[in-house]
This record gives sequence, C-alpha cells and structure tokens, in this order.
Amino acid sequence: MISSIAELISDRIGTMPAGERRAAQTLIANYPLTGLKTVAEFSAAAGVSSPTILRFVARLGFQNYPEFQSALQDELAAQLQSPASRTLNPSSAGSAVSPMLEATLDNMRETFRHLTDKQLADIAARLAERRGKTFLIGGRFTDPLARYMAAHLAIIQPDVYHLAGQESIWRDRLIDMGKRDVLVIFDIRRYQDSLVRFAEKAHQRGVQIILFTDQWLSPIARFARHVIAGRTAVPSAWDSSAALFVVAETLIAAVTRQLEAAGAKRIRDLESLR
Amino acid sequence: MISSIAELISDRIGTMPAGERRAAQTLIANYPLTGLKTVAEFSAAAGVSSPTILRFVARLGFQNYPEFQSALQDELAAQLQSPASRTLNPSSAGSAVSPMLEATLDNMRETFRHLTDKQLADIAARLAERRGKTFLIGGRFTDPLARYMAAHLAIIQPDVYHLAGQESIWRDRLIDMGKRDVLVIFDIRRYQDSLVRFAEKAHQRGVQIILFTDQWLSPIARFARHVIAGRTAVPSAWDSSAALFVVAETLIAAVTRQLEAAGAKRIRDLESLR
DNA sequence: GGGGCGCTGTATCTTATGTTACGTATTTTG
DNA sequence: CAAAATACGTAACATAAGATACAGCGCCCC
Repeated sequence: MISSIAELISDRIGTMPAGERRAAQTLIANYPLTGLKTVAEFSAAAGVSSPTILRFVARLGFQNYPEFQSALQDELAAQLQSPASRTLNPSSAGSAVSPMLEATLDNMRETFRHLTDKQLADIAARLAERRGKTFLIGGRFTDPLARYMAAHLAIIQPDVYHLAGQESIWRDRLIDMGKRDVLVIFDIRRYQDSLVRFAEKAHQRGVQIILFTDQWLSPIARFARHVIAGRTAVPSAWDSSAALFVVAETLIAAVTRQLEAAGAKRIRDLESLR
Repeated sequence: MISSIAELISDRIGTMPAGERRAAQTLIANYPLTGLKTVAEFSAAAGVSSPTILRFVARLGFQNYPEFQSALQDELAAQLQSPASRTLNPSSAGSAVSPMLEATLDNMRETFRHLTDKQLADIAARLAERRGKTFLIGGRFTDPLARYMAAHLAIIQPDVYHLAGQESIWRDRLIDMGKRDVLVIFDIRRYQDSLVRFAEKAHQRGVQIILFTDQWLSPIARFARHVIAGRTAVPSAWDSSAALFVVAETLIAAVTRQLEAAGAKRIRDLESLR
C-alpha cells in the first residue's frame, strides 16, 4: 500500500530515465517544498528542462502539474494537522483511551500554536473593558461552553448574560444590543443556521462578535471581530470541544487578572450576600 | 521582533478592514496552507474577492503574491527541517498563555494516569446498558459539563435527563429514581451542600452514582459507585475543569462506540425527524 | 442629514505558467 | 556496427494566474 507521494516516487525511481531520476532526487531531497514551486523553478533546481519535470509527474500518474501540486498540498495539510503521526508515541500502544487523550492533547497544542498571545490579550481586554454588556450563546453541543464562560464572567463583572432557550427568545434580546456590547458565540460543525442569522443581525446592530469555532470556520466568521479556531478532530463519532474549552478557560483567567482590582471587590461583595 | 508571517498577521489584524481581516483569519485557521494555493482559491476559502486577497498581502508588506508565497514556503521549509520546533515550541517561552496551557496539559496527563482503561470501560458499560434512566447534574461551575454530556448521551440513547434549575426541582425528581438508574454528578471545590444532600438521598434510593470531582474528592465520593478524580490546579484565580471535560468526552466516545449498532439507528431516526 | 473618505467587488488586461510539437542527441538492440 | 527507439531540450502556443482600473456602496465625521 502506497500512501504518500514520497513512497510512490521511491517505488518507481528505479524505472525512470536519468533526467526524471534527477527530478525525483531533487524533490525527495527537500520534500515536498520543491514540488510546490513552479515547473520552471523545479526544473532549475533539478538541472533539467521543464518538459522533463512534466514527464516526471505524468509518470507518477498525475494528469497535469496542478493536480500533482494539489496532492502534495493535501499530504502536507494532513501532516501539519496531526502532529501525532510524527511523534509516534509507542508507549501508548494498545490502550483504548490513549488515542482519545493523545488526539485531544494534540488538538490543544495545535490550537494554541495558531493563537498568539496578542490575540488572546486583545480579546481578554475587550471582554474586560466594561463599556457595554456581554452576551454569550452557543450551539447544540457548544452551548454548555457558553454557559461555563458566562458563569465565571458574571461573577467578576456585571452585565454578563447567557442567551438560552428558543431562538425567538434571544432574537428579542437583540433590541438591547448595540455598538458597545460584545457577543461571544460558540459554533462548530454542523453550523446552525439560527446562530448565523442571529450573528448577522447582531452584527448589523454594531455588536462586536467574538467567535469560537472549528478550523473550518463557521460562516459567522464573516461577521466576527475576533475568531478563535480550535481543532476538533478526535477518534470518536463526535467532534471534540475540549480545545475550545481550554481557550475559554484561558480567557477567563486573563480577564480575571485584568479585572483583579475591581473583580476582587466584587467577589467580596458577592460573598457577603450569601 | 516579528519572525513569522503568522505573527506579522496577528500583529496587524487589528488595523485591517473587515474583508482583509477575514482573509487573515482564514489563513491563520489553517496556516499556512491556504496561502500556498492560488489567489482564486484563497479568496473563495475566505469568501472575499481576489483583489481583497492581493490588498491583504500588500498590507503585509509584500510586493506581489508570488513573493508572499515564497516567504511562506521558506518558513515552511525551516519548520519542516527542524521537527523539534513543533514539539518544543520555543517561541512560547516566556509567553503569558503558555503556563495555562502547560498546566492544563499536565493536568490531563496526570488525570488519565490515575485512571485505568478498565475503570473507564466499566463506567462506559454502565452508561451504555439501558436498564434504567440516566440523570446528570453539576455544581455552580460544572453544570455546563453535565449539560454537555447529557446533550450527547441523549442523542444515542433514550431516558437521559439533565437536572437543571432550583434544588427543589431536582429533589422532586428523586421519586422517579431507583436501583436501575444512574446519576452522574459533577462536583468540585467548593463542594455544594445541595449536591451532597441530593446525592445522599439518591444513594438511599439505590441509584448508582458516577462522580466527577477534583483530586481532593467531594464528600459525595462516599456514596459513589464510580469516582473520577481530575486535576484542577492551574495558574488562574479559578480551578480548571478541562481535565474532567476531556474525561467526559472520552466516556461519551466510549459509550457511543458500545451503542454503535443501536445508536446509529437512533441517530438516523433523529435525522429523519428534522 | 449631507459630504467625503475608504473599502469592496466586477470586469479587463497583462504576465508568466504549464503544455505541446518537433528536432536532435543518446542509448539500446539486432 | 547500423538502425531503431527512446530520452531530452528548444521554442512556440494556449491557458490560467495575478494585477489593475473603475464604479458602487457603506461608513464615519462634520
């Protein structure tokens, strides 16, 4: 079974004429980058002519050069998105829970790799500045995350509302939303039309939207001021929201830190109310 | 000091107009692959027009699109040649988010280290066997986890109920609970008296309790048939429920797998109801 | 509420990329 | 050793890619 193009090449390199073999060796030497460049650059790197490169990819079974490049990109995408395959942790072999945990840990690392401190700081700052109200809402499976975040934020600052229940209920809350307000939305596949509609209307009213979504980006990204794209793939029938959950906790921690002074007083006040 | 294009983007994303920001978010979401494709494909993925993409790369300081792609390729080449950079992300040293992430990852590893496959399998089996009803409930901050789990379990099997609202409401549900039923409780510090009382009464009725708690164990552990102790310490003012969240997802996956045959049919039926 | 500025998309154009045809060189085989 | 077949490169071609000009629109500020 041949899975990667590199294997395919090393499988057939023996049957290739000299020029094409030089092309193959050049590609393998710094795989797969040379293959992503133009035919002219590839040919120059290999020291052969352009047609030789094209004959080379034709011999590999590709109809044309772009098709070959697409295949390389797909392969690269798979490689970049599952760093698990490259760590190849053998100690965990045979265990049933491990794949799930490993995938989740990878998802988190990968999610944070695409997330800079500055982005998080910006979002936290926006959530901490108390100009307007903060609304949170989520989809079928992600609404608990919205609740979780709301439960914490509501303690350290006023005017934090979780939007629950039926669509018509939140739609009526739109009237209270304006430019100074923030709307935090959780939406992963399969994206919910109702949420998209709601986000659009909120956007039209000037509400700043912070979106938690998956790597394929909910259509709401179109209206969002900030987008957090978490990895969701795990060996399960369901997508995982764990990475988004951790981002949410990180943000909660950051906002709390920023509001330390004001927040501490508020928490004391709350305690005394019990 | 800005070293990678990703950092450059997140540095300037704040000053960008909506369309270009959308391009930026799309690129970051699965970086750097989208940037290696053609302008047309990039624009389609981002849902904007080609010129917007070109203006986007121009704003980043590149003379033209090919120059931008070359920069991405160079970056990718450097990354691929030193695989260490992906396991031990050096850029994150001294960063603000990293302690939070690191602590969370540690918590998860530690949580699962104290959790055997057999324990998880037993719990999953108990949740999958459909003799009685399944109830889920959580505390002030952990109730969203109960909701999350309930949202999934309710899809693959009947008689799954999340207990929400006021204490008096769930107390009244006790009358429906018996020996054949399962109660999943989430309770971490500070443990809630109301939950402890509820657990005790349920236990007296013969309900099997599955407890998600922290490493110091809620008093409910006394009544529980199964106890899952997750690590919660993170550098934040709040405790982290992330490890418990991942255990919950792992259990959801396991139960789903066990109910595969029955569950698949049920999911199809649900789909057809939409 | 009106005027100006800036952003975005459509349509057009230009460039350069991939592709093909053909002639020459090289190797292989009878 | 000769003839045929194969491989390779040069050069011309077609296509698709990136770039640009311009008009419409929304937004913000006065």
